[in-house]
Amino acid sequence: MAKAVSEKTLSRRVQIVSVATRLFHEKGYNATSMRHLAEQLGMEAASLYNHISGKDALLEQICFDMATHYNAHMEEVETATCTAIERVEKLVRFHIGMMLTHFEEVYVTNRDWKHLKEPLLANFLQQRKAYEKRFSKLVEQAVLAHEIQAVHPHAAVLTILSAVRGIEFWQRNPRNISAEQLEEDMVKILLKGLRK
Amino acid sequence: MAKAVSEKTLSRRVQIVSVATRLFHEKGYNATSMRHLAEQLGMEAASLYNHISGKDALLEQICFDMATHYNAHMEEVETATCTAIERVEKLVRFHIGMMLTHFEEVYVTNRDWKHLKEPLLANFLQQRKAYEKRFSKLVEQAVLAHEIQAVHPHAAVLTILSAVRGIEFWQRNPRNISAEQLEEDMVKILLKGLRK
DNA sequence: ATATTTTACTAACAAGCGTTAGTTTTGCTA
DNA sequence: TAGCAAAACTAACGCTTGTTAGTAAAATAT
Repeated sequence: MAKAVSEKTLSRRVQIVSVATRLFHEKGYNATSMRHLAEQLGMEAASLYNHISGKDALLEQICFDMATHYNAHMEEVETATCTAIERVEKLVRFHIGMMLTHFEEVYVTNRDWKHLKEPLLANFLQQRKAYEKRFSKLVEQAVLAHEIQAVHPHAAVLTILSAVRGIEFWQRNPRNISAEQLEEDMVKILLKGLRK
Repeated sequence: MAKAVSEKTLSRRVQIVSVATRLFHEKGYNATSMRHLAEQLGMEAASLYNHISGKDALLEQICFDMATHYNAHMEEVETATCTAIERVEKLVRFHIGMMLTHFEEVYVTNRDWKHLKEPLLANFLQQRKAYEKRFSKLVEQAVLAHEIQAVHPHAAVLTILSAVRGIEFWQRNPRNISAEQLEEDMVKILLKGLRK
């Protein structure tokens, strides 16, 4: 049965991408070798090429999976029936949630997208830019609705997106604060900072 | 005259570190080769070793220069005579200023410190941790003085430090907003977010 | 059970890496 | 101008990199 084979191939591929994500996070894309990756999977480096086309494909998979995930959620938020500032809060909480539940993928994407090869690099950057634009639009609507103070929408988006990235510091020693409190404090600071 | 010679050597060394900083920022530490670095300086790779002990030393110089710079400023803020929240604002503005005026060094340090070799890596992490602790202490004092709302100090520091890192996105296309407005908006959001 | 496809293996490649040794050129000092 | 130290060069080293070719083992389908 062709489907069963493809399923198994897929699951092996997924497994490889998963371990690669962990290693990329630990050492970075360039410092992770195919031999080390293979070792972690209990196989030889050459065997990897039965499942993936090359090292590039691993990074590509990680980065574009993230991009797709982000875009899908943006779609959802844009069509939700709620106030503008609630939309912004939804996005803030989504990004915090992603940092907590998909930490390694997010981290790798944030740091190693630079190593994507053209034309994928251009594609990725364009998607990122478009995403930030849609985010800015929502902030702008909240400003126009007088729900938040008059800040430049793009500045607000930069502040939010990067503040959330800070969870990576927290991930390093998570004993000080619980994930829940961190999320609440962060939302408190960012949302109160924006509100009128 | 021995001193003139040493001065010239030093300036050449500084020049090498400067170009290395740019390349590390563009491509990352591991993806930057000594041959490429040498090429950018109009020399052969082997000649670099008349001025530096190795590739490690370049990253070391960048990261620990930054650490020293940060610690010195922290000292200054701690001994300043002003309210607790003003101290926090000073720190926020300092970090924003560093991102604007020493962008590449800050960027490289933030991203590539992981590639420091032991025992320098441990040293660096310890310094970073200590810095965050001092920062947290100042936030805590502002909380105790009822100058800002009751957030966990460490959460606030994470939010601030990483929000400021977001300027790296802005650096990519700085045409949308001016540096001054970005700084003001960011301070506005973060400080208002903290205040009671 | 046999045939076929999938997945692992060994071996090797060309290229690039950081670095060293030894030598020549450069530029300053006496 | 001779001597000397600094800084450049060429050549090469041992090692690692991503990847390919060819082959054996394992799993699946007929």
